[in-house]
Amino acid sequence: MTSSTPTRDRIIDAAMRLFGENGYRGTSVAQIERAAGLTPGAGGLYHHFRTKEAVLRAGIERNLSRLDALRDIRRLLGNLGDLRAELTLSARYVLAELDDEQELLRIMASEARSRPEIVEDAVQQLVHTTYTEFTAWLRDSAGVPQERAAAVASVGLGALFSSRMMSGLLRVPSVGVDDEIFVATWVEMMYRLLSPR
Amino acid sequence: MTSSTPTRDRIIDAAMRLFGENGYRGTSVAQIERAAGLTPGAGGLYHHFRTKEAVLRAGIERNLSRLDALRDIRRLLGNLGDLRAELTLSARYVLAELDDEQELLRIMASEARSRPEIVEDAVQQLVHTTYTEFTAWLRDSAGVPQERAAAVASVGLGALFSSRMMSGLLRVPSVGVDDEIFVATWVEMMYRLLSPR
Amino acid sequence: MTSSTPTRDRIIDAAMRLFGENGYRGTSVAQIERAAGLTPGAGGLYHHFRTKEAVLRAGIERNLSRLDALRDIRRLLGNLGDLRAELTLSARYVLAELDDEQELLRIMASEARSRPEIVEDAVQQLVHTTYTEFTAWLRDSAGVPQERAAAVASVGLGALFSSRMMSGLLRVPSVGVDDEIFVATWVEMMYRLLSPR
Amino acid sequence: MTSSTPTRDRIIDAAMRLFGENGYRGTSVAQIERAAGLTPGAGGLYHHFRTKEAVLRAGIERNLSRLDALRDIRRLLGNLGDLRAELTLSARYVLAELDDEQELLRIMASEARSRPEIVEDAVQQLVHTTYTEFTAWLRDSAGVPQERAAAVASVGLGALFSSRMMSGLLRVPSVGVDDEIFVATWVEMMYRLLSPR
DNA sequence: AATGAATGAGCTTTCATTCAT
DNA sequence: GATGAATGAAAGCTCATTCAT
Repeated sequence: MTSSTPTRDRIIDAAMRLFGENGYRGTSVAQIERAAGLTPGAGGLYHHFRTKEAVLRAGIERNLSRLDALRDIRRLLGNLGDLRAELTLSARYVLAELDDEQELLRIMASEARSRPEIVEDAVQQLVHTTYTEFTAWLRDSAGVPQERAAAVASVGLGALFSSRMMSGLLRVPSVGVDDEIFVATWVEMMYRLLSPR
Repeated sequence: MTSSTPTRDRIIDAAMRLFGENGYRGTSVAQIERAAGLTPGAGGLYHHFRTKEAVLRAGIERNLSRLDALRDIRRLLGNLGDLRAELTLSARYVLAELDDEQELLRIMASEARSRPEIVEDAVQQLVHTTYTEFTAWLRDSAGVPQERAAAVASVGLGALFSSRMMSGLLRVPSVGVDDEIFVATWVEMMYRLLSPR
Repeated sequence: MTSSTPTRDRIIDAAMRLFGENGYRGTSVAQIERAAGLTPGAGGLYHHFRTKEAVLRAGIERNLSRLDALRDIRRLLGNLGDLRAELTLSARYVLAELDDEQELLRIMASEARSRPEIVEDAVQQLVHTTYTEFTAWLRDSAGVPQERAAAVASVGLGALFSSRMMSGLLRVPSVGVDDEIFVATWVEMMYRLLSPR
Repeated sequence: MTSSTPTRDRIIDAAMRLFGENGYRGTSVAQIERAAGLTPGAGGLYHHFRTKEAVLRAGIERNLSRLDALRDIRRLLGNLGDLRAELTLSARYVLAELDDEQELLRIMASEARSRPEIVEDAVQQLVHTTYTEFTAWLRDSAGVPQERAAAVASVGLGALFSSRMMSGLLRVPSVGVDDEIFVATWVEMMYRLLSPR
């Protein structure tokens, strides 16, 4: 239950936006302070966080809780009985989740090598959880045997992740394919892969 | 035609390795000099490059030429007449290419936002070229209609890219699926998607 | 007549202890507040003192008054008629006084150069008074001619001061000589020096 | 064999003077740089020392080597055969040594509590060595039994140290006694203390 | 009387870059 | 071509002090 004051929140907001835009190292404490409405360079940030890194940690945590909340809601939505419809929903869910967390994704990618401890947990929750859940769904709802489910999840989710990583990390503006068509193609692909024969 | 001396090359080697490990900002000119066998902090690097950024530019360029050369060789390998075999080869090519360019991929991901001008070209060559070629192959060799080919390429290559971005950018140790099985699943998926009905 | 409230006193106590331990500059207002039971960094100290330096001044003053009171009591103790006994008593008095004021001594030593105005008075009272009194005693009770008394006091008290300055200022653990023996030697030395021939 | 360049030496000179005047904490790196002829705040100091503390360490070491050299010379001066003359010489030696090392003495006193590791060695050499040598001299040349020698050294050297600590540390301008007379009194005192009866 | 929050000024340290040798 | 030395600028962080509540 991390304490939450208006200024503290504004600092996290500003910091995460700037970290996403310019990277952690590329963002100075003074910049964060300015963006949070404090006097830049006066160290006002340090009344709310012990170090700059603590801001990053708090920001990642906050994003992850938001993600958790999101997932809880999604879990409520039950089965539709129709494989195509459920694949379409899954694809949209995952893409929406990634769109929400572009900022986090970018920060994770640029800081993964310099601050592994911090990022590890975030990756675990953002990536692994999605894989695990999708694998379980493949097994339980689509009747894919466990050993195959992992491989199918890896290929299937990989395609979805990739689409957002391209634009989010590498700034490749989508890859020229419309989202609707992309999802439709993905669903078709998964559907055929999961169908017998 | 940038001149190439042993020291200059050693500087690029050292710089690209360090940029990949610690990021551009996380690597000091002194570190590069030390790793290149020069006296750290003495500014020897500046006899070969005007700025630190010029080293990055030169490094990216060198990696891209290497990539070009690679692609030329690959183009020589003709058709096999068997769709499954050709899909398998394609997958392995793309993965190998990405494995070769992990360093570049990492640098591009962490610098894409702060240095878009430099990275743009690299992305174009590393990503777009692959997409374009694969789309053309889908159209010409697998008989996929142009409008569909782009979407299929996006999904198909996405899955491959994702597998390497996970480990390369996010440090997710593969996602637990063996490479052989991953490729086999991908081939199966593409094969079914490309087969009529 | 500086007003005295419980909090004010707690601040002085805490401050003098911390000043003695870490030096004036090495002690932050926040540390003093924390040690005094106030919220660190909230500036509660400033309801009792105008500046950090005012705390130091008040602390030194308070220690000096305590010293004055001590001396008044000591003055009541009259002559013993025996030179050796009186020398022994004198030595013990001076050493006890210095032991009481180790904190003050340390602060004075570390701040003497940066804050001469404040320290001057304290030194005057702690050192000069002792010298003056001892010189007077030498003259009046031990029959030493005035001009010689000053030199004898300087040598004699110097030895005593030194013993406490070593441990108090330089952290030399005594200099390996037991206090009892040290006093006995000092008394013997003074006795012989004061005896005719 | 610590490397020695003109700038490096100037930095140590400037730093030790400033440390002595304003204390370690009271001296900023920029001040040292300015006093050493470098641009203040440009960090030129860091081309010669890794940290500010390293400057202090180097400075203390340099002073101690100077002291060592001094002591070696003194050791050459043999016996005079006359106790009074030798006592006078000893007193003057010790006082001269302390006068030379006022700076070191001040730094040691103000930093003893905050950087004990660094100061310990210096104290050992400046204080203990003097005590040990004087004790040995008392035993060997003045014929004082070992157990008594330590106590006599403690009292005798204490008086000398005190005289310089007063002016050096507490800024008490001598204590009003002329140096000649002080030494004469000290010699008389030691002479009587060492004479039989 | 006490606190949460803020600020101006300062600190030590890092670093890309320049230049005389 | 390489080096030792220097520098301007900026970084992260600390701190004495103020003030509205």
